[in-house]
Amino acid sequence: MSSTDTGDVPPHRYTATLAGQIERRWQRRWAEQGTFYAPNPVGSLAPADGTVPDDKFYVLDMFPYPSGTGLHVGHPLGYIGTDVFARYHRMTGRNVLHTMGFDAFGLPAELYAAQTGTHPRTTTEANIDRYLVQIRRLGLGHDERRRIATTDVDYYRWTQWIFLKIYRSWYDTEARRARPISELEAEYAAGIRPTPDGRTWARLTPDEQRKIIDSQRLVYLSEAPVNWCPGLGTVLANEEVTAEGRSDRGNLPVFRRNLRQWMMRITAYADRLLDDLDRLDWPEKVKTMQRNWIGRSHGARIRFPVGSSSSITNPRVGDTQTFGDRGTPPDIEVFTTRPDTVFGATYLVLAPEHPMISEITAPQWPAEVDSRWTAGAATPADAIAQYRRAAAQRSELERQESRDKTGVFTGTCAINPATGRQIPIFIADYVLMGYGTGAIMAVPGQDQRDWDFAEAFGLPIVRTVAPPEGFDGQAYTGEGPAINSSFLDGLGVDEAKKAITDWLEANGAGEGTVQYKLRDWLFARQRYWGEPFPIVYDQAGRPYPLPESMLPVELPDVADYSPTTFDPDDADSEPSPPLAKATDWINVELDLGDGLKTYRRDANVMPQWAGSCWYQLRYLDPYNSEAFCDPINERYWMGPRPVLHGPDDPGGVDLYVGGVEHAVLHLLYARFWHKVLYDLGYVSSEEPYRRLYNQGYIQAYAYTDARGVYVPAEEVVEEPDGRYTWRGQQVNREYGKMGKSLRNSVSPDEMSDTYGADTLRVYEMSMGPLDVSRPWATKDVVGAHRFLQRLWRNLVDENTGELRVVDTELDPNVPSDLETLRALHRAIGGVRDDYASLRLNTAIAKLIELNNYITKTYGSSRGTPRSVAEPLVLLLAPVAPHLAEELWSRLGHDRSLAHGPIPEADERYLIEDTLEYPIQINGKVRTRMTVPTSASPDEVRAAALAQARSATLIADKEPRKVIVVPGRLVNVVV
RNA sequence: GCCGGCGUAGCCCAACGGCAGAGGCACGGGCCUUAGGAGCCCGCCAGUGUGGGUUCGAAUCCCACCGCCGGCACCA
Repeated sequence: MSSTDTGDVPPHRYTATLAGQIERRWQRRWAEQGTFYAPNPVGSLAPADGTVPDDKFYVLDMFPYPSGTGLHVGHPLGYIGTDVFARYHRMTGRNVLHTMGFDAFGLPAELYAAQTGTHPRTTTEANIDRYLVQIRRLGLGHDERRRIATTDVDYYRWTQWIFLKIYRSWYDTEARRARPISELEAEYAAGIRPTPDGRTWARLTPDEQRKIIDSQRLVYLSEAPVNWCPGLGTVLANEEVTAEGRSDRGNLPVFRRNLRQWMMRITAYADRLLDDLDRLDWPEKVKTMQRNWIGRSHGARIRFPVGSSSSITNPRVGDTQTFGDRGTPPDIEVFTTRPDTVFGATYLVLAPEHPMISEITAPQWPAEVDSRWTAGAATPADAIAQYRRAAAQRSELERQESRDKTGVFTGTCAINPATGRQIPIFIADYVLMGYGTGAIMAVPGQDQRDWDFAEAFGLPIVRTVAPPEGFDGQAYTGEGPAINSSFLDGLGVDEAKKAITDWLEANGAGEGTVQYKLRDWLFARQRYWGEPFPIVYDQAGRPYPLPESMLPVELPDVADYSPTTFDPDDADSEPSPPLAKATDWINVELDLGDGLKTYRRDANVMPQWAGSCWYQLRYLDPYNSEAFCDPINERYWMGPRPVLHGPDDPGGVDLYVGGVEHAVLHLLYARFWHKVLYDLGYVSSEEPYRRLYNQGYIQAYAYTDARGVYVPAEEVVEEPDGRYTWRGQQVNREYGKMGKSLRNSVSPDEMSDTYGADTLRVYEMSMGPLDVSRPWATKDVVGAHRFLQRLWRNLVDENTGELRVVDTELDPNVPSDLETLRALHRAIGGVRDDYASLRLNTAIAKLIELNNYITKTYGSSRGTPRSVAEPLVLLLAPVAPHLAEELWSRLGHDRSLAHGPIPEADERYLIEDTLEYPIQINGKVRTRMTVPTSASPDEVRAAALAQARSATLIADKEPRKVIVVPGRLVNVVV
């Protein structure tokens, strides 16, 4: 019993209690009748006669993590939006697939397990149940048969299966697609593809063959530097590390460490992931974020031969401190996007971690070395060691706070291949090892960072692009003719780039290249609650993929769920995953084709992103035990539809709704997996998500007292002077997220208790456009409730419960009936348009408008005409489905309205007989007139002038100009 | 610092370059009521962040600035 029901209300009023009864009744009926079951073309979800409508629609919400804390009203915003959209399309007769499962692996359940000893599965399943209770109460039309969780053994079996497919593939750069590794082996064996050293395949030892193959797999073991987070006890992907160099979960320090880890070769797909963005109907913002993350830049690699050490101010060729005693001087390779400026490269800079530093460091400082270059050290080696130590101690944050350029001279020079001049080599932390080659040619004339460094270290600055007249800046990065650049002089930037690249290639000094910021995906985590790797190692530590017949590899029970975590600042600690402690599971006897042998299982688990890379495919065929998804079902729901979406249509789900926070991580990984599956022929779509829509967030005010402690937001009052107080004390208002800890959380359950789920749905959808964030206002919810209550009252007598509907037909020849028909058909057209283009807020406004018209016109009469009541109920159904079903049923229909009908607007009633034109004089509305709709522009013009004259707005002479906008207005210019 | 988005009534939001208002909240008045109300009816409120420009006409298009939000940030 809720507060709306206190007092003397009519027995059949639409109150929260009645809404609750109606909602429970219809939710039960939908479940019993399988109302939202969407048939598949084939398999266990196919109808008996095997026919499905060709017109299908696949609506998808981003995979939720079943949090233990319960939902607040912000969570279901997108779910309600997709449900309204899905219900609208279902009513138009489409086969609509809409369901929701759970991305249920992850840290919270594991941390809880570590604290309490409760198995993560127990926690996870309890959380899923709780989540389902909450979302089912909202009346979301999900196909319940298709619910899955990534933690289901039957699901992660297929996650492991896909992993193995990726593992057993390589990227053929010629064909620009992934191919099975067996084809690579066959090409080597047949001699079509030469081996690296030219020997025939058969002459190589098995280990040599294996090394060549393994180095080309899309999944590989790498010794490269990884992001090690001691506080979490695990390594992290680049995408999971913030710009400040901390973990995005927990904000703990992350260190670069060389560790042997599984990587996925997402970089092989960099070009396609980038180029195919153009084929997607996604928000530009998200596309831009992915483009930036992939970070493709065209440029050149240029090799600078290391020459003698020397003072740049006093070069002495043949100096004794050369490489003569240490063998051939190596080349330093740099990456640049501006090879055209190479004549202005006056020094080189290596990242402090660059592997060649020790090799090239000179034993002594050259004579007359600039004191700014040595950092006061006795030798270059000392200076470098000192600099590296300092650099390692500075946090990423500190490095970013001060952009002052620091660095030290290596004592060695290189030769600019373009000018032939010697230029000094520095190390400096403004050059990053992780990008390009970890070395740059510094061109202060055209790069501000290099300019700053050159000024700090007294290095020469040579402009090689002429700045425009009057340019008073420092480095000039714009367009202009080349200068001081020998044969490039006079060329524009693009021409010069091309010319110098040709020259570099001809002279063996470099070549044009493409560079990406995207790194391969670190795919292993040293955690418990994730998918185990279907990989074992032999005694020699060589990895073997398990055959598909040995899947799934199930997670073992362990005594202790947590990885060994460390002092968050202990950079030298080593990962120790929890599965390594499950010795019975880790050590296994298997026959992998050459007899029973002992192997060790891989103790890592997959990152949480793995499960969400392909869930949209499993929804399509959740019970299939032969394949992750039948290709026929995939083609039906997700295949390209060029007739509908154009010749470049990559396919994918028809609408994918979620927050913008997954712009890079999940959306990039899922696209990558999908493309691999496409290349290998398992799916017909080239992209998983054809259209993406970012919903906004529901935000909320939070209040803190003088101590900074949050106080319950619902108890805060606004004073007449604009201050906010809580129990008499002034509090400070802040605006942001809704959350339990901020004490401003409102749950969907309490809203359903107070008003009903339909009211909550209508309110959330009417607050504003779906993609805009907006503040929650509990006090506004009543408006949505009043609307439903009025609508109910227009159809049902509140005192008797009898239907208040009359069956007399509306007569277009009766003016009042005609007015009703016009109001109705205007609403039908407008509401349908709005639903179809996801303008749910204006759709609701138009429904309210129609309902207000009905209230005014029929509120005190015998009843509402059926021919108005029925379309109103049908149009309401997507947003307030329970109420609409109840009314539809009371109107005498025994079938659910979930599959239609949907009212059609009749053109006849969208045209008026007469139109009112505003008449503007010089752009300002001065008067109005009414003319027949059929009036020609000339007649409208004449009528307007007559009207303006009679109102003495204009004189008798002809105005300068008269603009007639048919159907809109007339503007008279005098 | 760079890039993007957004500024309309006290609040949330509408408005193909064409009458600034569809809808809701709040507020005021009235009705119903012993009373209260989240019931019913009626009403009030801005000229669109600021300054320019284009146009017969600008919330809408262009430029600059201000404010808020988001993304990126030594990526060579």
